Amino acid sequence: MDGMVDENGTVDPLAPSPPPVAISSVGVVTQQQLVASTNIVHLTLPASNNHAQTQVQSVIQPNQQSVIQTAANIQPVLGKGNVILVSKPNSVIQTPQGSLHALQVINVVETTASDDSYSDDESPKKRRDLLTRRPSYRKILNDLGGVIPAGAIQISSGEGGQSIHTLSMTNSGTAGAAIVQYAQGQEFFVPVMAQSGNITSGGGEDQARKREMRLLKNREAARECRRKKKEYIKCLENRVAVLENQNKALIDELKSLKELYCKQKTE
DNA sequence: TGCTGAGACCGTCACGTACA
DNA sequence: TGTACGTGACGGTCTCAGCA
Repeated sequence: MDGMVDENGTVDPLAPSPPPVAISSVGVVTQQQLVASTNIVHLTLPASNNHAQTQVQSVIQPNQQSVIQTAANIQPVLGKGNVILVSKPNSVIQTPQGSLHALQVINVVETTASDDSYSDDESPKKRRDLLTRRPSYRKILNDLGGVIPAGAIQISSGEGGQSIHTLSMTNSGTAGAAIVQYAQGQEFFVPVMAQSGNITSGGGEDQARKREMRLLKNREAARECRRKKKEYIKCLENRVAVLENQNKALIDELKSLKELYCKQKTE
């Protein structure tokens, strides 16, 4: 599953695919490393590079997706919604004196879906659309073709087929509903069609069956919705932690630079 | 050991939205 | 316009820690 990768290496399933990173076209970057098809980008500027090219203009930009802007305007290259984590001892801030030669960007983190700093033209509706949608229960049923053969079924639901759930029918082939069981122990009912393909005819019974189906689907939907919500909250919490660390690092750096400045001033 | 409050989880309902 | 879906709200149940 592609998407946001936080500092712990966990993936944000809510984030959409990262924009293409065309770093090689940027003059200031002479070395690039894309890590394992995720959107972790490792950039290292050579020590001999002229530091003036990457002079940071502003670190925290309100209403800007990228927290770091450079004179070379890296932001559009990295794409909207990036948070760049910078690890010590390499500096975010380059001093005019050039005391800090290398800028090392450890992580480029996609935060699009969990980003609460959207521009005004992005409605909550669009935000919701950015949430990755698991195939609906209906689609799962359709994919199963309405007829579920006895025995185990494997459904690839992960990115690139990474996670494969094994399903096993506990009473398939019998009349009525079959219980499909996830390998992890979750289970749900799948209504089995009558041989004619219709569920049953008959007014009240049909209504009741429809209602049952609706409740079943809604139950699944609610479960899925809660799962997404939990992931979303987790991503937000991760992001808070990342930004707090970043803030702390910047404060420390500012402090040291101030000290350096005062020291030079007194000499 | 029984009671209780908090938190997590779940099912259901209602409502808004997208889509055919 | 009907239908399906996603999600907030609400109430019920269960678990667990703290306490008398």
